[in-house]
Amino acid sequence: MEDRKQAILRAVVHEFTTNAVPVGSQALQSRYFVNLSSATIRSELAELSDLGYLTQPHTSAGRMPTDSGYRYFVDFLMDLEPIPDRIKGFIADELRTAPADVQGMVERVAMTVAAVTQNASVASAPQGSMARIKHLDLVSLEPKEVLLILLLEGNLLRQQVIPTTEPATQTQLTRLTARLNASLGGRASDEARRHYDAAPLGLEKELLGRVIAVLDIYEKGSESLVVHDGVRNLLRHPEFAESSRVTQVLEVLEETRYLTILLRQLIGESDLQIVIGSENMTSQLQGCAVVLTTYGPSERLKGVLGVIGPTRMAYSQTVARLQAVARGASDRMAEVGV
Amino acid sequence: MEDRKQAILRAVVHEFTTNAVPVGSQALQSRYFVNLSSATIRSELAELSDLGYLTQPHTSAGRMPTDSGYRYFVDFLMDLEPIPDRIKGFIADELRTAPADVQGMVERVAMTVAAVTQNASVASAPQGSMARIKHLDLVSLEPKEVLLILLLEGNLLRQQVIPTTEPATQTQLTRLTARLNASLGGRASDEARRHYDAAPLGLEKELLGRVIAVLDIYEKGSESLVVHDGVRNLLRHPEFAESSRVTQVLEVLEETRYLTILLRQLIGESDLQIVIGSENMTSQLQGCAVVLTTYGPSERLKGVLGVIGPTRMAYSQTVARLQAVARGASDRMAEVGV
DNA sequence: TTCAGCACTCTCCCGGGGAGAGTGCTAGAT
DNA sequence: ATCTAGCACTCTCCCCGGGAGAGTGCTGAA
Repeated sequence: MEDRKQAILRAVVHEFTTNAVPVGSQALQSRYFVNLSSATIRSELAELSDLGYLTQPHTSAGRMPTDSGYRYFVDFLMDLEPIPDRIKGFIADELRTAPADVQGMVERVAMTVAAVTQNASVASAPQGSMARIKHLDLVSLEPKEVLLILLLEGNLLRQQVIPTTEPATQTQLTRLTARLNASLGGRASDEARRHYDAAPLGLEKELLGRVIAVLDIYEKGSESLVVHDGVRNLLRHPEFAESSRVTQVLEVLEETRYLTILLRQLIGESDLQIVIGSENMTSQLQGCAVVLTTYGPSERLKGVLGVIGPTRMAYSQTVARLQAVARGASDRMAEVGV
Repeated sequence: MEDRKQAILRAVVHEFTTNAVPVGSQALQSRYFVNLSSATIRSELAELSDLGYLTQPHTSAGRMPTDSGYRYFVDFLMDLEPIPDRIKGFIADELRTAPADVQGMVERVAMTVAAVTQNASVASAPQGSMARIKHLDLVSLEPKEVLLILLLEGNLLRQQVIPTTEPATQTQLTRLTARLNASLGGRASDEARRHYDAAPLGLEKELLGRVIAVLDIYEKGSESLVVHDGVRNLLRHPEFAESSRVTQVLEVLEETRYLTILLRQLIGESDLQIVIGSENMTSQLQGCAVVLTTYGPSERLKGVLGVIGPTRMAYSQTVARLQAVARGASDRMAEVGV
């Protein structure tokens, strides 16, 4: 595409994302292209419309980008907006004072993203592909009930109450704990599986089975923690003035199963993914754009962090700030060992 | 108040909560009081307006209840609506299949309340007034970093990463763990405090200080888990058609500090509290009613469960269903030991 | 290739008028 | 003393038409 057309497309996207009003040839001429006449701009606009990048709400209105227009913008025209110092400071403060547990950290991260992007945010807890057991603990609750506490790599804590077929005293459990820690500590689920196969029937095998089940859930991420925040920010945007639009987004956000589908999109993709309007799988997100990236304390422990807003979103700002929070959160999580 | 006036007030509340349209004398006559003329009903309505229980959006419109009108209704006229079997079944199913950890259970409870009341819900995790330590575990992460795992009464798990001034090996920690478990197991925070005062300077005192800090946070509930769900249900109600109303509610729900204030209202009150419109502390909840009750696995471990919706709410249905979920959740939590 | 000019289109806003719903009041019936 | 029928009145809601304003596409000249 010619440079001038690109410049005009960029200008339309910029104007429309800030003012939310279809932008006309005169506005472009006076604010961006003083050397061109509005008539020239008009004919360029008409061509951009033919190309499918722009559209008009009605024949005598200004232009606004189509989904493809936004797509072209983010693929070819966008450059990351520098982050103001106060925003940088805000992000640092929020992450520094975040609780040092997974749940608290993920919530804080989601809150921060929502605040700095002025949109809704989603975050899933970092998940390892293959979990290593760092420590294991067994506590007797009732004669025939044991609490299993699993500390995984990355200091993720998993717990589960296990009913056992035979009663077990705390002394027995303590002995078993020591033995299991010695054999499983630092090992991954395949090792636990080997021990399980080798173990004789009885309490130990029973408990090992549960350990494997917990690891499975962890690895498959089916029971993963997914939080959202900042829906109130969406309501400030005119596209959500009538509440039916909000309903649809809320359906996606409040239904964890939708969210996991949404977040799963990122798997195997590059570290930044932008899904615009009709590109979304779920019809509820028509008119919305989703920006996703990953974060986590280590290479092997990654969660997804994302922004949901109207397609008319300040993409360059959103991407820059989202990535800043993701980097900050990753560092912080590595530091406190969440 | 005379019986007939009460009956008319009840009828107005009933009509208005189902149709969301101001109710006129003819509608009441044809649907509730066939033996009375609409003129008679009109004069009764006028008197109820004088008493402050009813109001009209404009002079020639039907009547709708004021906040005091709803207050009179819930205090004197409301009787609990029986719960249909399918709803009962739904509640039972949701609770039966709920995850057996605090986080998951609280989220499931909130989800269930939102679903059966068709409004937004809030839930705080059950909190003990005085926490007893059931089990304690120390894991060495780095030479000078220890993970403290506290298992409290009711199988609440608290964890914290503690940087220590002096390095500690896992062997040392294991010994210390055994000693602390023996002395603190089954005891509450006052006992921990006694041990802390008596302990000589060093690792043990340092760790005991952290244990007390965790218990403090737990007892004061400042870092408590508060979740909400079902905001999408609110959007179905006509009073939330313009999204600014939703914004205000979302501000309350998404700001945990508001929520904790809201939930704290219940402390020291009866087991069911209904806050209607202007009775709300926070101005954001004008036009909204909040119904709160408590739930939890035991007498000493209680959380708050609530419904937030428009003042035009089916109170008798909401209260009945909320209490049903609270009872069910309490039983389930006691059963699985969450 | 660019630009000025022009006719055209469509939305938005405003005011008027009619339909409809519901009220308060009054005089008569029970 | 209480209830009821009738009636005039009020107010909203909705539809309609016209004028202002913004922006377009097209055309012919530079």
